[in-house]
Amino acid sequence: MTDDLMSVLHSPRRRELLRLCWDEPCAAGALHAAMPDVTFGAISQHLAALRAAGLVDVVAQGRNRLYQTRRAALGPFRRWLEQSWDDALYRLTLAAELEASRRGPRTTSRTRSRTRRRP
Amino acid sequence: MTDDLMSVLHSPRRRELLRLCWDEPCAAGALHAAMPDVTFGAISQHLAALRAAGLVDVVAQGRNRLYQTRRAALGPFRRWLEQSWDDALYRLTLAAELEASRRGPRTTSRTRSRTRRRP
DNA sequence: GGAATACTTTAGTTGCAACTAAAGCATGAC
DNA sequence: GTCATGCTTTAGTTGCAACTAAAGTATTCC
Repeated sequence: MTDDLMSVLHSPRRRELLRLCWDEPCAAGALHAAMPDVTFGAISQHLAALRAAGLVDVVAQGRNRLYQTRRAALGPFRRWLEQSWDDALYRLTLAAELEASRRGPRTTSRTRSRTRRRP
Repeated sequence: MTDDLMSVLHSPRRRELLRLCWDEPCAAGALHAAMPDVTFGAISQHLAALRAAGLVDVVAQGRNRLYQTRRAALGPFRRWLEQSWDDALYRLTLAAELEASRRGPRTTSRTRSRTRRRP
């Protein structure tokens, strides 16, 4: 699960695509226009990978296909990070930030076994 | 920065290595013993990559070299996730968890430009 | 119907990352 | 000193992921 997500998110190109359609649906052509150093085909293939991983939603609209990032799908990825993490300190700082945000706008802050040794 | 981290963390093998020396320093040989399906050389190469990315600390101890995960180094990675995230809902659930933990143990188209179309 | 647009899919290439095997380099024991 | 151990580095191979080019599909407009 996380492995799949990782291998998809590994590509800077795909992360960029996710970023581009993060806030609003975006046509494949528009996404391509934003990264003109590759062919349309390449973009379409990346979008297919994101689709397969469930990281984007697609809706057809006329001749266009509108892509949008499914933020919720990044949850397992985030959870992986958190599970393998010493959360104590982080949670405390986050709690502090939450406190602050209630008052005003934030300004963020063995053994041995050598294998495969054949003659 | 995040790109580098991503390309290092992309490998399940390296994530496993990080996990293995998460809580205590661990000799390279011991790490290899935990994943005997690859050669010692391969492990050493992965450890070199983790070292280069600053994700592990190493100390020599006699003939051994002890590796330990630098959890703090995963910070930027985590921050990337958070920055590109709709945090509102997440923060609310986290706040709820914090509340609960105070009471008892948790159970927790625009333009078009097809390029590279040569004759 | 046909032409144009918007996108996807397929086939083929290329570069890189993970690996093996083997040599190299320290350190400790003798 | 020599030998063994523990690890790293180098050289070479192999498989895969990102890409291009081109063909294919679907929709709209005339």
